[in-house]
Amino acid sequence: MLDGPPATREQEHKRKDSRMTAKSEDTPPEPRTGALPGIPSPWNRPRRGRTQPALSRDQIVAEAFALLDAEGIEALSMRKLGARLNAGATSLYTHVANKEELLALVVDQVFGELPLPVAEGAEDPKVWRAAVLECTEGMRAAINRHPWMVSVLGDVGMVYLGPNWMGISEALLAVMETAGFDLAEANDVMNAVMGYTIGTACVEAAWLSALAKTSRSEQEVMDQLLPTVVAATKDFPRLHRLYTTQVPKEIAAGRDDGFVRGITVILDGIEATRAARRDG
Amino acid sequence: MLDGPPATREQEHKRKDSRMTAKSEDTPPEPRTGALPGIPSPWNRPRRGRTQPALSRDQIVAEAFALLDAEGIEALSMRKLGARLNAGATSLYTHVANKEELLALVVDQVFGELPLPVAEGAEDPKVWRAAVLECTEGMRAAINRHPWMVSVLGDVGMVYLGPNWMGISEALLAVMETAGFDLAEANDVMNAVMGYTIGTACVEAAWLSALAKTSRSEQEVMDQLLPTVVAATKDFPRLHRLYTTQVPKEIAAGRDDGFVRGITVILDGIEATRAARRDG
DNA sequence: TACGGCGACCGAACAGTGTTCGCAACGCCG
DNA sequence: CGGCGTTGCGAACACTGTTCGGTCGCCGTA
Repeated sequence: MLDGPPATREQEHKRKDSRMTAKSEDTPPEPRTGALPGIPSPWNRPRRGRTQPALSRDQIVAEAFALLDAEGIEALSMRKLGARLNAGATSLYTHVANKEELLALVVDQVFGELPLPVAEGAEDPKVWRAAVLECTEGMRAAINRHPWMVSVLGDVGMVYLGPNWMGISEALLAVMETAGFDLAEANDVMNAVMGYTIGTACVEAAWLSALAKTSRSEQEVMDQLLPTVVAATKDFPRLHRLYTTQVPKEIAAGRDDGFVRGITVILDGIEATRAARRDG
Repeated sequence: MLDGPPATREQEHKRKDSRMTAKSEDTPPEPRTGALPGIPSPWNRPRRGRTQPALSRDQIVAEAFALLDAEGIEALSMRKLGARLNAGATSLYTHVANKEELLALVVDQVFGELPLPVAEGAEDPKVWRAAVLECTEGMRAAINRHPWMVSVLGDVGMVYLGPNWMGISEALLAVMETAGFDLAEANDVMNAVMGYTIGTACVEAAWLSALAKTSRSEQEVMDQLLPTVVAATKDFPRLHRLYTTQVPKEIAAGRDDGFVRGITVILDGIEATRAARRDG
């Protein structure tokens, strides 16, 4: 992270070429080179020219990722993204068809962060359960780490065609096959587990990103919100009890346990199915 | 639906008042009344005035709902919605704080379509399983019927504070309590089941709404897409097998079975937990 | 060496978007 | 009758995604 080359490369592309626009007050047109603007000189001539292009798809995706993490989904505009790359907004379109395509690429990038579950030793129920648990927890964590995901997942129709998503799917299928399921069953299991993970993470992350917009702590917001909520539940006795007793506890505990309990129940169901199949 | 008052009321509000703008070519300014524009007469005077306002929150939400169903999420703009209500775009803001708030209201409206699960007789496993199954299938169907839901669910942080969502939650909790779970457990079960439902429905509906944009049949799109997909899976043998054998079958079968198999597994897990708790 | 072609890049422009503001019109209450 | 609160709206603002036409500088060929 701290060594030279990557940072240097970034600097280089950020500089792009120095053909200047007529815009004046932005940055004074490179006064410290001593070269008159427009006259080529070693200091204002395009660094390496066009053949290794200033922009690349990967850089765009990476920068979009960073922008999303830093400022959230509604801060991502093509113009702002272009500016961050020291490029015009329209330049992005030579590398990316659409904003939608860009978002699809970014989403798959997120899945690329996750470690792949390993199938080795998955005949042992303990092992495959641990593998699945780790995989789903990782995915939940990733979505919570990048709450803008939930605003995007719904618009990206083709997530599961991205290479990183495919990698995860393949690995998960391998785990389940090793555990003794045939492919169709493994697929069902994967859908159940992934569905649960994405669904809960969606609800959670929607809350988290609503939270992020008010720049207050979760505890603080909750304290402020609970009276209203409790009042709103007066016609719903069970929800009322839930919000007065259970929910504050969950919030304090960090919500992780609830997720694990859910996935445990699902894994129990899966194992029961598997046992039934072997015995029957 | 066909009797007088409601239709009449709608007509009435669509007419709003007839103070005219300067716009000319739109509709000729009521020539058939015989009244000069601007001069009050029984035919161009505001029908009933403002005290029963021309616009109401409910009407706005209903019209937004219709527009979303008809043209999808990106066709919903405040201006277009206003136009559909024969009102200016800005008028909406006296009834709705935001576009976001509007969307939240619409989302809760969708949940209002669903029948509530009933707790009666839920001590019998067969009964509560059927109740939960019906509830989740209904929700999945609703999301698929309104695929724009998935684009919106992520942005609406507070879904579970809407009255309709609360109604469903309360009813589900009642079912699970009757089935013998305590409140905390019932909550876990609800989260697991709802998480799975929302997650799978999200993936499904994202596909469906991508599909809707190409105006071709699912079979047609699939035939066109499969070769590409199969080619893309060449490094993933299990996915490859899945897409060459399993997936076409699922598509043909309508995808319903997969959902039911998943929820069945989860219910198995829940029942196992319940049995263990009773026996232990 | 000259030149055509090509791919990257970008400014201007288009057709919208959500939202704010100030003003006009009206019914109601005093 | 006069002020008040509510409701509606036109204009305006600051943006948005995307297209188009054009420019620039390199590469392969002649």
